[in-house]
Amino acid sequence: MAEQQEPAGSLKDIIAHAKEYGFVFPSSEIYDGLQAVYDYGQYGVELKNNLKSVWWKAMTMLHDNVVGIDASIFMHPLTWKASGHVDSFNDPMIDNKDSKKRYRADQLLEAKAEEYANNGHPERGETLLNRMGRLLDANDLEGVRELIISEGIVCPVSGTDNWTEVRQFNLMFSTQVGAVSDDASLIYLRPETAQGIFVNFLNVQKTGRMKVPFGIAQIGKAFRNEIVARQFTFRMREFEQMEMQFFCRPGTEMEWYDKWKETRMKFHQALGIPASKLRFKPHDKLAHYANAAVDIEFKFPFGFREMEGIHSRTDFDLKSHQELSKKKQQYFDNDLNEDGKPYGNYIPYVVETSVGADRLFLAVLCNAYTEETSEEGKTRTYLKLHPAVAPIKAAVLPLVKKDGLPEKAREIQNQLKYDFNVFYEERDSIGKRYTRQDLIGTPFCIAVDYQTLEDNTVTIRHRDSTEQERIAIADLKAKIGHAVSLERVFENL
RNA sequence: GCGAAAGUAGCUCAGCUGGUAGAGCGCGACCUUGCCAAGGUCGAGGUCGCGGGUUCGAACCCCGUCUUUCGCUCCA
Repeated sequence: MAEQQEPAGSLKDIIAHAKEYGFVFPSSEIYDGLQAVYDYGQYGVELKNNLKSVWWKAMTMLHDNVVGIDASIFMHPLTWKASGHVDSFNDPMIDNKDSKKRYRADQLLEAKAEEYANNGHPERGETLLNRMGRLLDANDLEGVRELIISEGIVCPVSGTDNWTEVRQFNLMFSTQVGAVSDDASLIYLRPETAQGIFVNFLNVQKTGRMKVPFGIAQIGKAFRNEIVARQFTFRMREFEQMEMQFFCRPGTEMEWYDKWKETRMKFHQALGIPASKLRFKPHDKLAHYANAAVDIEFKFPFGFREMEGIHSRTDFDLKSHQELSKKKQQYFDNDLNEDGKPYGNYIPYVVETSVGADRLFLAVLCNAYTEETSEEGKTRTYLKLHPAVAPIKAAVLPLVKKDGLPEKAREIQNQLKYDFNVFYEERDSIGKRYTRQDLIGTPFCIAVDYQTLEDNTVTIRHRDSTEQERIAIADLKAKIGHAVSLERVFENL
């Protein structure tokens, strides 16, 4: 048993901690839960809101040329035709019954076609791809299966052609708009927030008198039918994205791509994530719209995984919307080029930064989760959260529940509550109360003792060091305010 | 979807080869308590995931089912 024990700070510990202390609950738990959906609890929502707020302000307040919007989750169905989601994300899947491996049926056939081409029969490969294309367009999944079998395609692992039927995995959720189902039209829940930005590109550009280069930021929910959803809140069917699309002059996109790469990496470090737990991971295989793409990965307990993606999306999206909507998506650039003439009309290129709010939350939580064992062998668990994102900024604790200390503590709470999320507690021993605050990552505990009644000073205890210092009540607001300020975070950007 | 494991108190878990449920922590009340999960007394809380079956008797055995976790396949 002992050698099987998970190390401290494993995902299991973090999931248990998140649930136990009100950060993340499984969705619909009283009905035995719903896979890959989670709810944020009373402290989780504070932490998540703080993270979103830091991101939003880092984007909009620190950059003159970035503004925000809040687009709807419902969008015109053609949006997803334009973005490529309708065509590219209906994957036909097939399983091999012997090896239990799953493949994309189209990829198996494409591999076969490539094999023909490599063996000097490119025309046979072409024919195969055309047949596959017709079958997929007709949604003839049984035909696709027959094609795989007639081509003699076998599983590379088992070497057999003992295939299951081909099944369609639609990664977008759909629903109907319109109360009467007969008239209702099919509509999708957006699989990414980006398209809400693209379709508003000209609205924002014109009404905000924005000049390229400029960016539009947005935070919002998105929905994907993941084939499997695992690793806690890392893969969720309903999740929240924080995206910024930066519109720039064609040919300058790589400069901006590099700049945003660095800016975004610094952001995560400014939140207290050490550089050793972060890395860039360039994509070897680019998506249909990108000419460069890199992930910022965080070292989760289950390994380095994507937290944020930075993509150079070219003019793919705007061009595609222009084609389908028949509305020009051009920008007239008055700036003068090397020849002294205006750059004129063009469809801007786009650099996207897209971070999962839930993934950032999980990364920050994993990074903050700390177990320390003292010399006496006692284990102390606490969340080493950056004070700016901690759910509770300070707890006000009377040393004992008598002799006027609670009343004095309430006074202090009332002085602070308009500026900070403060917590008051008078039950149990002071040590127990300190510990409870450590477990939710409260950076400061203010203890009201008998000396407070004499000279209006309190002790303020620091979460990470557990050290205390005595300061005047009048200085609390400034002291805490400085520690939790965004300015301290942004200084590092 | 496949494979494996699991589901018993709020949490973590025990419960032997079947004899109708337990601990620690937590929670509530009271007493004690001057700084890092303090002590005492009392108390609340479970149709053992759900449905069948075998049996005199099922938390335990069998079948089904649901949910969760881990691995694999996909991932903008």
